[in-house]
Amino acid sequence: MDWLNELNPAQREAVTCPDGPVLVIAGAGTGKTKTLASRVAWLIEQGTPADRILLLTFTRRAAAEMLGRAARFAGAQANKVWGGTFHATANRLLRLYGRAVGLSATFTVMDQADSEDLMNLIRGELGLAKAKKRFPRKGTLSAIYSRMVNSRMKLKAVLQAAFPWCEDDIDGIRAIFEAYVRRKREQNVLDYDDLLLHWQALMDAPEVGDKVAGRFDHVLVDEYQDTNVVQAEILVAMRRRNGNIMVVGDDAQSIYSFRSATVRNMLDFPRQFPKARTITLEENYRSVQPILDASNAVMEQAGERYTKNLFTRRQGGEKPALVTCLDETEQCNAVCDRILARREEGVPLMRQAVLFRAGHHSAQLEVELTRRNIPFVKYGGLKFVEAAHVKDLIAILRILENPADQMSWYRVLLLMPGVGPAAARKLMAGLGIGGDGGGAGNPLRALQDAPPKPPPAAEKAFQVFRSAMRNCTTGKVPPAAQVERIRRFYEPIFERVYENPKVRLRDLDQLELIASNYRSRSKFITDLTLDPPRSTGDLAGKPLLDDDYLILSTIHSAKGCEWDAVYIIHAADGMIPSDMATGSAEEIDEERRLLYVAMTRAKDSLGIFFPLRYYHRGRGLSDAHSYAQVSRFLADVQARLFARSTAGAQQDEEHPAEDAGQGGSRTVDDKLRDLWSG
DNA sequence: AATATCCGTATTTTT
DNA sequence: TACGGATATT
Repeated sequence: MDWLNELNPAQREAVTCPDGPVLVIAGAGTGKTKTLASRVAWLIEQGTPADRILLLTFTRRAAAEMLGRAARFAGAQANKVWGGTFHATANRLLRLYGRAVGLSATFTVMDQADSEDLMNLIRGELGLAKAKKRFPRKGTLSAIYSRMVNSRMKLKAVLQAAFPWCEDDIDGIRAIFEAYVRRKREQNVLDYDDLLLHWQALMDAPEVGDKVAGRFDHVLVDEYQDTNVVQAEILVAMRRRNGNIMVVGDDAQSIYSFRSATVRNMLDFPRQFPKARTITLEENYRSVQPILDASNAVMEQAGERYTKNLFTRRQGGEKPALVTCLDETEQCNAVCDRILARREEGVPLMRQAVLFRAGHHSAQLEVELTRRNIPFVKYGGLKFVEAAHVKDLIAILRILENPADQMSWYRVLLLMPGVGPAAARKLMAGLGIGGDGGGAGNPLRALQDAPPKPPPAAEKAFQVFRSAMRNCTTGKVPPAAQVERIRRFYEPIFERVYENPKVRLRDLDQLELIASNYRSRSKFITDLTLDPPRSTGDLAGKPLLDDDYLILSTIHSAKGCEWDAVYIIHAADGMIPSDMATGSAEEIDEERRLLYVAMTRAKDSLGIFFPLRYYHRGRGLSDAHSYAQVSRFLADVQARLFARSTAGAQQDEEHPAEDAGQGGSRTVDDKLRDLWSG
């Protein structure tokens, strides 16, 4: 096992430590992936059967990467390890054992948007949308619900703490949640939160709980700082037979509190698993010292101080650049110029990444990259499966899978010409879907044998729909063929409903292509909701992937990744930290960690950019703009730890970046100030 | 009852 | 800017 020799002492201790609970505190770039992968390999070499190891990661990609590495050390059997996200693992276990908690094995999973739609439907039905005073929107309702579930707080407390403006509506909200849960059960549908809750319930089920816990000899958890209370409880239940659990995390990189993740899980780990051993990895192998210095300096100002300062043996390297740009256009130019310059120096585009706070922050840059013929792949932001036309098609597949799925029926029926909410409801009643009393018969059978009468305008579409559904259910039809048959019904409709059908048509081709990799429809649609393709690259065919391309990513999606050169754009106050998240000290600290995560992705070179001038939704001619200041997290450290420069015209010297208010804690009012126009 | 049009407003991050 | 909601039209 010579691969053990490639580990430093702390890493080796983690990899080879004996049975029992272990907490590994692993700072950014300290070889966490390597350590976890080696641990898996070690366990296998020590005789643990691979399928008795459970590796919980934040994304499927992370699991795949670790198991790939482990396979290099321990051989192909590493691929038998149970690896994946909490949600995907829950799904897998519930398909096997769900009956013990009242689930039929054919349940379908709905994503965030679906659950918002269901909330909205109920909201309308209860007449809350029409009330005189405004009532929380579907997104808010879903956020409240999810927060309540994942933090295990009472509705009242959640409203008080995070949604004070909704407190008056507590009765209505309660009514909606009540109906929401009932509907999901009736329809045999689970939302993301349900996956966790049912896993947890499974662990309490007599006998089955023991069986599930006993199925694994070792549990390993990555990104532990971004797990929530429910997940922590699941882990405790999973380890009731033995305490073999290793969790790895970094409290300085906790950036998912909006999903109810809490660093408390890390802090409380020793209490939940008594006699836990703690190992800290502090040597950074990723970044050159000046980048670490700047990153550490950003973290040092945190309200709550964390445990470690990273160090590296990587000598040399240049100070990170802080580039003040005249406006967003100049920012795009400056970033593109540097990217191309790096590439000339021999750093391929694939080893360079542009990071930003919010998905839309890269919009203008994408245009410029396209103009300059720089290929790129974007992670995070709007996903393929969120596009309306893709959802339509998936909804039809869902109906085939789970005919009780009312939301999917509703969505599909609304597509037909002449069918609105009222007609859709009537048709569903005719098919015996939803309502109270659940689905008595099989709506798919009813659709063929005793179809209800649609409005005249919808008759043709309805006929085509019926035959499409029939074609998908008679005999064994592979998923890709089902997609193809559904398209015959869907495409004519689609061309009527959507503006630019040509572009969208390609997405349907993609969907069919993805489907061709599956033999089971159930697995196909579940994967689409639990592990959706997260980048344009996941979808692009092989030819494009052979090429060199630049990475664009939200900071959240960049977690766990590293690149030779990293460019952070829109590092202005109001973007990082986001204006949406400056309410409390905790929120601001999380934004700070976000910047820290972004900075520590860089190995050799780091550039931070911010535009001085933001134009207000200029109608092209109008020149209304306001001035921004550099992120408050950088205001105090920029002079010392960054190499500063400007891009764009020089006329703005009178607004130098160091106006940014000492202490870096000025309010929003200070940030964007209209000076003049024209 | 469905669809077209207009207006105001919220506006992130993801399983 | 895009989306949701309300109002006007078919």
